[in-house]
This record gives sequence, C-alpha cells and structure tokens, in this order.
Amino acid sequence: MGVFSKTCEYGIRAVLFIAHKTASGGRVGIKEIATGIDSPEHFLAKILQDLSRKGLVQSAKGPNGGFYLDGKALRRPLSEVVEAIDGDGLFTGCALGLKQCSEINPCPLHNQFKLIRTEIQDLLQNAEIGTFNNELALGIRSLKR
Amino acid sequence: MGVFSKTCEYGIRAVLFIAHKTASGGRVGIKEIATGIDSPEHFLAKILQDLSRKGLVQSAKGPNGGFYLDGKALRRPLSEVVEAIDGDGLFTGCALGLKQCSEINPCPLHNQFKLIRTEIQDLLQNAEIGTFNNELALGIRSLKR
DNA sequence: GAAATAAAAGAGTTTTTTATCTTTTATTAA
DNA sequence: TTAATAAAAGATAAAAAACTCTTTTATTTC
Repeated sequence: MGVFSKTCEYGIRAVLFIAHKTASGGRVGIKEIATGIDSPEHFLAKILQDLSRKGLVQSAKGPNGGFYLDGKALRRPLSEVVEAIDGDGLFTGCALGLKQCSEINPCPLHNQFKLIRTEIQDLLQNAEIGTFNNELALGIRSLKR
Repeated sequence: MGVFSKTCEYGIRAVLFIAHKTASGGRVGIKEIATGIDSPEHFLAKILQDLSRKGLVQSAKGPNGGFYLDGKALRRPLSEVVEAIDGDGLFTGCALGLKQCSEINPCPLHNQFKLIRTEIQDLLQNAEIGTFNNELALGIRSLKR
C-alpha cells in the first residue's frame, strides 16, 4: 500500500503535469497527459472530470480544448487535490483503523502517528501546485516511471 | 485510505492483543481476539494463519489451544508484522507511485517523503510488540473502537 | 479410542478499486 | 451548417481487498 490511492497518485501527477504544460498559456489534452504521466487514459479522464467539477482543474471542450489551471488553481496546495480524491483520512485517521481513537482513547500508536500525520499534512499544505513548474521545466523531476 | 491496509490494521491489533492477553502464559482463542479487537472472526483467522506460518505468532490446536507469542516474537518490532502483511512499500515506495523514483530520478515529492517514510520505518522498527503490554494492562491504550 | 475443542485449510461471496469502451455534449472553424 | 475536435457522461468489466461459511486436521481429555 502506498500513502495515496492509485487514483490520487494519478490525480496529483496529472495536476502537476497540466500546471507545467500550460504554464505559458494553452491547454493540454487527455491523451498527452495520460502519456506524459504514464496512466490509463480513460481512467485518468474520470479523475480529471471529478477534479474539474470541484474546480481544482479547468477544462474546455472542442478544438484547442483540453485541461489547464487558472491562477487560483495554480496557487492551491496539493493537500486540496489529496482531500478531493482520498478525503482527509490520511490527515486525521487512526493508524490502526480505530474509529474513536483520540487523545482520551488512544491506540498504542496514536502519539507517534499524530506527529507523522501532521508532518504529511503540513508538507502537502505548503506545496503549491505551481511551485513544481520550475523543476519540471528543468527536467530534474519526473512524473512518469 | 489509511497508512496500512485493513488486513494489516487487524494484524497489528491482534498481535498486540495476543501479547497482552498471554503475557503471563496461556493461549487466547480466535473468538476472544476477534471480539477484543472488534474484527471479523474468520477474516482475522486467515490473517493469523498467515502470521503463524511466518513465525510471527505461535498457535496450538485442540483444547487449551489458541494463539500466543514466544519470547522471540514478543521482542520483534511491529515493522516485521507490517512487512509480513503489507510488504515494504510503505518504507520504500514512491508517494506518487513511480516505479523508478530515486535520488537520480526523483518525483516532485521525493525528498520530503523520503523523510516521512524513514520516520515511519524508524518508529515501527523501534516498537517492540511486548512493550505495549504495560499500557494495555493499565487500560490506557485501546485496540477496539 | 471416542468426544470435544480449536486452529488450518478450502472454497466461496461481496465490496471496492482500478480500468475500458461507447455514446453524448459542447466548441471551434471551415 | 457541417465536419472535426475534445471533454463529459454512461455503462461495463476486471482485479484486488475484505469478508463469510464449511470442512479438515491436530490435540486433549475422558
């Protein structure tokens, strides 16, 4: 098991790919995105439809259509993409799956995982989608393989 | 999504429960374990069969039979239970699901998640199964709800 | 050695996740 | 206003994870 669901992995990679590809305007089609992040095209289409409905990515139909990110979307933290797809379980859930795990009813790993979860949340909340464009443009970060 | 699979959550909780219940000798049956950690009995049976084959828990059939942990098993770190069930993906995998993500071919989140993964691995490697018995006996740690 | 006990093993089912294929709708441009 | 383009939507399908039920095997006790 990874930290994110496969759906969420594809979603994050796609959003970063779109941000990078449309940095200087224009749109990018689902085929190019799927190839660019090595994901199943139609499955990714579903994911992006969902993110589009939620306003996390923008899209346009027809010739010259495709996906892109407006200014606001570019400034969103990755945590919002994660929450939109996987929910906030990663940030708030119990490591051992206990529904009522809390400070007053802690599981054996509660204290230690609280720290970990907070770290993950912090890092994702501080990771603006647009900030990865530089390194992607330089080719020193990969979104496939 | 949690950090562990449901199977792994049950596995960890069961192992800690067995350790606690058999701390002063004896065995504990599958029914009592399933009730004690609030898990589906037959599903848990499968998990414990697997852990038993791998030597992470001990078992005995027949009257007075049940599950227990020998001295060695009690001193094992929780990381071994996790690895036995979920594999080492949590410790070594890429957050974005890239097969070849590494120092020389990093994904955008590689550096930050490397730290997180190491922290999780460290905490599980330093968490001996038997060390939770105290707090479980005191009732200040929960394995159900 | 027969009866009772309890885990192991086998054989499913259900649910969720991941993935595919087809049809529809919106947009553009000739 | 027709043809081409590209996302949206709908309908399935395949695979994996989670869960259930039944039969078998090993062990103990009488």
